[in-house]
Amino acid sequence: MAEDVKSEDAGGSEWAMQHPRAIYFLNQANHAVRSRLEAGLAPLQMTGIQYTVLSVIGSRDGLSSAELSRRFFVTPQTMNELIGGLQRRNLIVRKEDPANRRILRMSLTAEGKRMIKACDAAADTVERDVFSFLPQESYQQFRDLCRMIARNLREREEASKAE
Amino acid sequence: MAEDVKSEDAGGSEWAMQHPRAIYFLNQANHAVRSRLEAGLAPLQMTGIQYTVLSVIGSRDGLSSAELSRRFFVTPQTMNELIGGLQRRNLIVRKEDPANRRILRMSLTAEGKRMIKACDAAADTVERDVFSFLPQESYQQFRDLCRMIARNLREREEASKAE
DNA sequence: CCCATCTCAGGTCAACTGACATCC
DNA sequence: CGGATGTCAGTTCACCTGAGATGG
Repeated sequence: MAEDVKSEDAGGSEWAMQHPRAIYFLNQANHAVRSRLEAGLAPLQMTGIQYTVLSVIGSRDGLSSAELSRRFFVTPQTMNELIGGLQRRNLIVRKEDPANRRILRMSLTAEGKRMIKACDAAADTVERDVFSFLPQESYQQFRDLCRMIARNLREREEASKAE
Repeated sequence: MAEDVKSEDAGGSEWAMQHPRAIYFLNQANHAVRSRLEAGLAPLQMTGIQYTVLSVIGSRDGLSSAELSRRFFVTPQTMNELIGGLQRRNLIVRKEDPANRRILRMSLTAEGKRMIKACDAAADTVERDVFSFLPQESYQQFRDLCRMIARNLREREEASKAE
């Protein structure tokens, strides 16, 4: 027996991973949850990413496409396509920044606001459906851990870019 | 004060969600982790999905494309394209099932086995890099929670399909 | 005939790179 | 001019639907 995975005793970090890796389960969990969210949004003709972007525009009015693309670590082109779709459906409007005509600042239309409310309701339903089998404490832990991991990696990303 | 989020005392489930939702952080975390894995696999000319599929074939020799597609909840066409790529690169071979010529069972080639080892090393590096800022205990918790969530949703999926 | 397996054709969506006009 | 912003064109990747061919 003595199934000692951590084995050695290297000075400070006695950190042992297991198999399958957390990366694997993380991806599985996200995929399962995501597909339920997409299913919940489909009747509204929205994808998860569209909802996320719409939501961010709603909470911080006046963002530009380039700013959004940096926030989500995608290229300006990618973000512009996404936003083009939202604009064509009259969920947002863009207008030139008075100080710089190249910058197109975005706001929600009335229809966009209605859409967000509908999406919020769908997403809340999925959140409850997906996590309510967990005790409240585990749910909190899980949410906090995801937040910490995302924040930690984002910080490192930014640090390495600014070097 | 009394910032009581859970507020009411409804009989069994006093389950309260918070904002931003766990779904959101889960996706952020997965995206950040995933992009690092993809970066680690890129020098080997492999994507995350290719690695996953190759890995499963390695651990359960003799699978068919259709079986794999069911296991990963994608259409047979999608899985076939993926597998076609692996085959063209001589990482796997397929041969007819003696009992049914339509079924093409897959095995790793020697080159495929070498590739898996290289990918494993890259993935282990990413796993350590990404999670080692967490205490060992939190890492275990996180991994377990992801596993539970994935398993729970998969079970429900299958249950609803079999009804 | 029916069903499962695999293939072929075509389409969508979200990402990318590259080239470029425009504005400060 | 240089840097940031937005656009146009073309590509890739992982998914999809639909329409076969073929074997048990």
